[in-house]
Amino acid sequence: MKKKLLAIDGNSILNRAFYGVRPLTTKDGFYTHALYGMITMISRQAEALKPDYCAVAFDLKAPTFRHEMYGAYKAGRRPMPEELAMQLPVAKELLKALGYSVLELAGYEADDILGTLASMCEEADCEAYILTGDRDSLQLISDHVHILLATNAETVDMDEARFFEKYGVSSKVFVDVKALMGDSSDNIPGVPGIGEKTALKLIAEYGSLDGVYEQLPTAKHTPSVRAKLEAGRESAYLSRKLAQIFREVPLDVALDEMGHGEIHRADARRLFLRLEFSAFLKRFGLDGEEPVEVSAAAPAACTVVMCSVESIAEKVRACETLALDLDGEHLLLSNGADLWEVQGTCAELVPYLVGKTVVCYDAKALYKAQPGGALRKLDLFDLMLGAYLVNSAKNNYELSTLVSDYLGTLSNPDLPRIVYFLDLYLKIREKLEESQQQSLMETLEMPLAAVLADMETAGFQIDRAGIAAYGEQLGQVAKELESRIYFHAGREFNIQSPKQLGEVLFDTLKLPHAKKTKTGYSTNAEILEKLRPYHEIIEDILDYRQVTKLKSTYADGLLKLADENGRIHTNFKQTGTATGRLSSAEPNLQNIPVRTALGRELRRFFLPSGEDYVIVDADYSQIELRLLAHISEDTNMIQAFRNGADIHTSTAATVFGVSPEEVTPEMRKRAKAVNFGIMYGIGAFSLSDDIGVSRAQAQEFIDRYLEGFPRIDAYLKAVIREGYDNGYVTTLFGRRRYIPELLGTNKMQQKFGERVAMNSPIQGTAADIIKLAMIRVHQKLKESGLDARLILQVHDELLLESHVSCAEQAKEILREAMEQAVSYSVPLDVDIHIGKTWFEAK
DNA sequence: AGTGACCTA
DNA sequence: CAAACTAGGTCACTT
Repeated sequence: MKKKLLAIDGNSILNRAFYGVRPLTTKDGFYTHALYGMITMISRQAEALKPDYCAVAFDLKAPTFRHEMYGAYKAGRRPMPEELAMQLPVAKELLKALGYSVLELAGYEADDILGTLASMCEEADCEAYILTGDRDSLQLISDHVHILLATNAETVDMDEARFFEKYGVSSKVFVDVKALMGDSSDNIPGVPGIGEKTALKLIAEYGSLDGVYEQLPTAKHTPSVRAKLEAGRESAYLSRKLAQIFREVPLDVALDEMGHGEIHRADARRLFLRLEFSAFLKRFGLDGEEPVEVSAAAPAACTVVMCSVESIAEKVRACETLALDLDGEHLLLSNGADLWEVQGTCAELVPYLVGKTVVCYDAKALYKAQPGGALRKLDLFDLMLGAYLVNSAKNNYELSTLVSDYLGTLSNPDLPRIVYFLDLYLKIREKLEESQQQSLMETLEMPLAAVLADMETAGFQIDRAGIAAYGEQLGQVAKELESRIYFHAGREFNIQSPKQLGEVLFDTLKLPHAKKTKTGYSTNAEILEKLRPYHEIIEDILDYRQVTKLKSTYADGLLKLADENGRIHTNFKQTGTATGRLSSAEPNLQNIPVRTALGRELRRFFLPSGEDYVIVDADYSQIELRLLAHISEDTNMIQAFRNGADIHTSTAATVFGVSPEEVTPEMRKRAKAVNFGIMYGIGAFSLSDDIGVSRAQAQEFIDRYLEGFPRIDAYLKAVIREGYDNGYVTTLFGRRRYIPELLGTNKMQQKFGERVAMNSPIQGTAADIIKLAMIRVHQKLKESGLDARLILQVHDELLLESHVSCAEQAKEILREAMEQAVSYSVPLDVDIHIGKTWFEAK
């Protein structure tokens, strides 16, 4: 039996898997679908083939000899999406763990390595099977060499016979075909105007590229083909050189030294666990009890040396970039080679670090842990925030996640985390530069971290007794509603259980059942609202829901989180959303009720810090719609905002073709719904639901809106196009959001991706603007020395608490900072109110 | 841990 | 047929 080699084109297979398998991530947001698809494909072939030798070849980023030959080689190729790039280093680890030799060499492409392996097999009388999704490799086919061509549907074993059947020429002259037709994906020119059909025909007839040109004078071509061939002669020969796989790559391994597909159990298990591939754990028989070994490569500096500030001054002075971390009480500093535990305070250390880049993790936490503000003199680079700008769609920016994402290895929990900082910094900074987001990092996110630290530390005063009494009242009301509901139902049950409630409403009381949800009847407010006329119980249930929500989430919930002075310190998450907005947690102060009168009462208990203080509340008026007008350059809408018109009335006038005076309240209401819908990537269905008209009617409104605002229509189409072309969209500040849903082929996911593409630049730009305003307000208040401070941000709204004596000055600083944060084609109007409570200031 | 419900911009 | 307009967080119930 001849020996068999299975050689894989790593980039090609990974790429194919990435686009072929629906996006898949681990719980912490690491993309895994390319890896999943790759392992599936490879193990299927390996099981069928039982190869003796296993190897995988990868391209490196470095330019190859082909770039030297032809500057435009592979020019214009889209960069690898971030979601795929992060999987690449893991793919190599994974394949090594599965017993593959990983081959890569600067200056050569994976194809050349595969060609070299093919030649080695021919000499050794061994069978080569090359698994790839790339047709370029077909030129390697021979007696000894099979190409396993992975297509979307299946993987076909292309031997000489199959090849001839498909193309009508021998595989040996496939490069000659390429020379004529070119290759748009590699930017190989070929002969302009000659496509695959003509190229195959010509090579079939004349045997080779040389044949075509030798016989050109006498051949009977159509005049146009002859002209193209004559003009493209040089290009054709260059193209052949580019397409020709180089088969003598100086690999320093022999066939015998290749991997044999033996599973390195501990490594494979560790990786499958990390990737949450439980099915593979089983398939490879790794689901036993073996412990996971943490085999993180030891970073250069991992021995902690105790020292004084003075003793390291010299070494510190020599560095431009250092890592800084607080580990409990320990102050850690590293230059990459040494790791010091500094005996002293942060304030003592800071003077030595001024002017340097100081890499840290979670700057906001550092600021909060170091009152006094010494750290604010430093030029900090927060890895968490950097990683967020690189990819805002992850749901976890823990250091261990960054280590596995960017360094391709597991972090060792026994080492202080600072040992990873400088390696991560290099990777993350590079990606920020690539995506041109350094300025966002330096001028927006890093300064904002300091602002947020102060806001969180300040907190928001609440009236604990007031809230307790309010909660008490709600409890009483809930009790009354509860007994009425039991009476109507004829029995006691758990009203808060959607399951039991559904049974009572639809089985016991036989209300018209709009059946829904996978677990039973739907009982949400929308459904109950429709059932209102059928039974008294419905109103009681709706009231009960409202009252218990207010009590448990807000009254009781807030009291639990107040500090000993009755102040509430929310946690602003700076990496909490994919669009660039902040989120707020423990407690969430961005969703304090306002819509209903009863809920709004809660805001009476949100107070300034003392008797002589007030709340100043400022909110941007229609900021997202204004940004839509500005970004799309729609003159009609821009003019409406410039004139200070009521935008919904003005929109209604345009959409319904009447003058603003003729707009009825109903028309305004509908236009308002469309205005909101447009920014979310509207659908006729949801709109019809929203304003209570037929679907056809809703579609009619949308069509008329887009006709009335043609630039908005054009913008929305363009931003979707951009999303598909780049895989991401950006805000006016350059903040990027990747939309992997656009890369797949699932229609529903694509539609979702399109809506995201329409909304993210607008929502994200608004987020950028208010962040900038916050930094300026913070700065100005500090400079002015006023007794006033920022305490809350709610997406388009900023709250200050201010001493009553300087409230008007603080108000003007706030207004100026918010309105003048940027200068766009529409004014950014801000409404400001002052009051003794949040309720009164709104 | 996941689901349903409901609060915000 | 199913789903259906963006971005979040928290609570209670269920598995």
